[in-house]
Amino acid sequence: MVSSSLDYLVQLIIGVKRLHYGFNGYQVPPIPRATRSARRRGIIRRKTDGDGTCPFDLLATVAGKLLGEQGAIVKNEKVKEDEDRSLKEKIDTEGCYERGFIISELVSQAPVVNRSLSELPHVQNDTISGPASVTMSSDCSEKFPFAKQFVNGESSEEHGNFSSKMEREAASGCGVFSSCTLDTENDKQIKMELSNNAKVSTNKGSEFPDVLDKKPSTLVTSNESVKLSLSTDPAPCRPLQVIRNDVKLANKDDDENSGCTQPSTPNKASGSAPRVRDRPIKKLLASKYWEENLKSDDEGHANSCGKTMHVYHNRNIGCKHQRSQRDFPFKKRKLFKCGSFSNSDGEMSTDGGNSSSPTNDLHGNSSGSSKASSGGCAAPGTSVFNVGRASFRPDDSRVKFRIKSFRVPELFVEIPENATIGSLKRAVMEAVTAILGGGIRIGVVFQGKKVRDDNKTLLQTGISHDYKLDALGFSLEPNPIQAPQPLGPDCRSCVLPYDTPRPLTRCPSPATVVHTGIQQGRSDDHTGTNLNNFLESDHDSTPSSHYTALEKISANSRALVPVTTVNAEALSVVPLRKTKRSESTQRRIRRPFSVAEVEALVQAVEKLGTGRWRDVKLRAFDNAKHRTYVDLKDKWKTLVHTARISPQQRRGEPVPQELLDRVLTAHAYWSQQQAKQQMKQPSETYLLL
DNA sequence: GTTAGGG
DNA sequence: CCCTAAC
Repeated sequence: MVSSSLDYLVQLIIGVKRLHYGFNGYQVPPIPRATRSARRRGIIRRKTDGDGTCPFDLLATVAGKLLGEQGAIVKNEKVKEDEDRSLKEKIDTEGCYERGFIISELVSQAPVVNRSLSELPHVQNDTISGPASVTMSSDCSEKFPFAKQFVNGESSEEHGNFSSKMEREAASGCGVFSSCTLDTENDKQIKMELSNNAKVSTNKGSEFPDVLDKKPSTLVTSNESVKLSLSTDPAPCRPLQVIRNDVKLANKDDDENSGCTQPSTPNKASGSAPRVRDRPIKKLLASKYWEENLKSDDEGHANSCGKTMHVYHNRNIGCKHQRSQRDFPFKKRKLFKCGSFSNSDGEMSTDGGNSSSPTNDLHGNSSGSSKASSGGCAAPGTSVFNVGRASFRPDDSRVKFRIKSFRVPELFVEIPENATIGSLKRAVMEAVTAILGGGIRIGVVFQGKKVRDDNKTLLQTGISHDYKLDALGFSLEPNPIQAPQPLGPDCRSCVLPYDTPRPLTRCPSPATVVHTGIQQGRSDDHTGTNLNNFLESDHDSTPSSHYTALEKISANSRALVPVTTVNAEALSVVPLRKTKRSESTQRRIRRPFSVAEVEALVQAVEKLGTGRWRDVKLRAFDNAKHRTYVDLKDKWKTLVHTARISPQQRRGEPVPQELLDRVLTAHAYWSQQQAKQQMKQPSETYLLL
């Protein structure tokens, strides 16, 4: 197939024959629909999409790392093999056992590995481990070995070395908070622990084993549904718990924990409803359930509340969950456009999923609560940054600090007992990515007050080089617009029913695709120079390809994929975002047509004419799964427009004038043909009548 | 499922 | 690219 495609490509590029319009070989295009012009145009739907801005682009940092260049896979440390074996076979669901999840780094060939930190807003060096922890590495060249081993669940010596290395590096540098820019050395590590609240921490020298031992996640059953709470705290069974305060929450957890019963919340999804056996995997993301939510909304309006941020002076005082301390290297990007999601449907509200707006900052004392919470960590839904004191020179006007950890909202996963480990991993991955990719933004809390003015300088805010570290904090907040939401009832059923594969593209699920590794040999070349780009684009890194890949996986739940085979790039483009519009699919990413594609399109249209887009698609883009005939039609439309405007007005990758000329020529020709047909059509119609 | 157009 | 009327 490839060869044939290539042959065709060669034909396209090399042996392109100029068509002579008027040649009788042309096919007569279909007669245009006469009624089209008269058709009623419906009310223009106003897109509710709104872009949120993340001051520090943490989302990109984390999610990008999680799902980006390296790719990630959820691994259950305790159950490495037989991924597809039923959970029941592997896990005793009768009690709470220690188990963890590792989002381990995948070996990647991604070309981006060599990017410098400045180029990548992502966290560099992410090595992570332990249960419910995330390990990622951006500096693949060096960390790969380590990551690889880790993936295999081996605590190798390299780890120790690595830790040492990290220590050194961490010591040498720390996050620099300057001019609203967070920057750190490349060699920093971010650690994410899906603990109580799925904590993400950046530490150096984390101890994997430690993490494993101290933070057992729990797995309980309910009507044959296995509810897995990625929690290290003993309160795993409180998926959609209302959060009040970190400290209180911690205490409360213990009380409510007993029995591992589900919390009764207004959130239907939270699960007060009886679980149906064999129901597809359900996962709930309890990220922002605050009291307010509890009271109100069934309507699903966004809750406004900020996440607490905790500042730690001393790494040792940190949350008990905190395992290691690594600098959290991330750089602020200008603005982070968190995708847009309509936040309106009541669907989400049904689940109690509501986005929290930063306006409501529940806690004023970040430092106080932070320490208090150290015993139990933040309450579910609370995102916390633990800021560690970083060394700095008094004469340095730079503000330096180290974020030791932050948490992401609690994850709740419900999965049938007979689900496979593989599906469990996917579910967890999905949950994680939904949160991380769903629209987290960073809030800045200083001296107990939320700093909302992004334009303020640090100095103006009072954050100087000698500021009290306790006073500075960050919060992970669900994006008001696109905050990750618990899956709605409808969504739940859409969550990767592995047993019954279905096109994910139609699944309004959180757009979080669990990548378990797919053999994808090619990286997409968006420059358009890669001819294979569109000839084999079904292998490229696009959401569609992900879906496709996932479908394949779904179809074969037994597929055991080596983590090392995953095409890291395949994960890079997925905008894992959980939308409010749980019913609508996510907008596809923009994929500019390459010149080669344009060439193919032009040739096809020259041959087939306009109005036969399906044929055009089959003829020239049959292998480009991501190009629908509608896309081709649209492209042609824009091509015609482009060809008509002055070159100065054109944007994007320049299309050779020669091609544009052909576009105009072909368009003119086929338009004429259409006109002719229209002339004849009426009479024929009448004749028929 | 396609096509055509407006958004 | 999305959405959707009209086929």
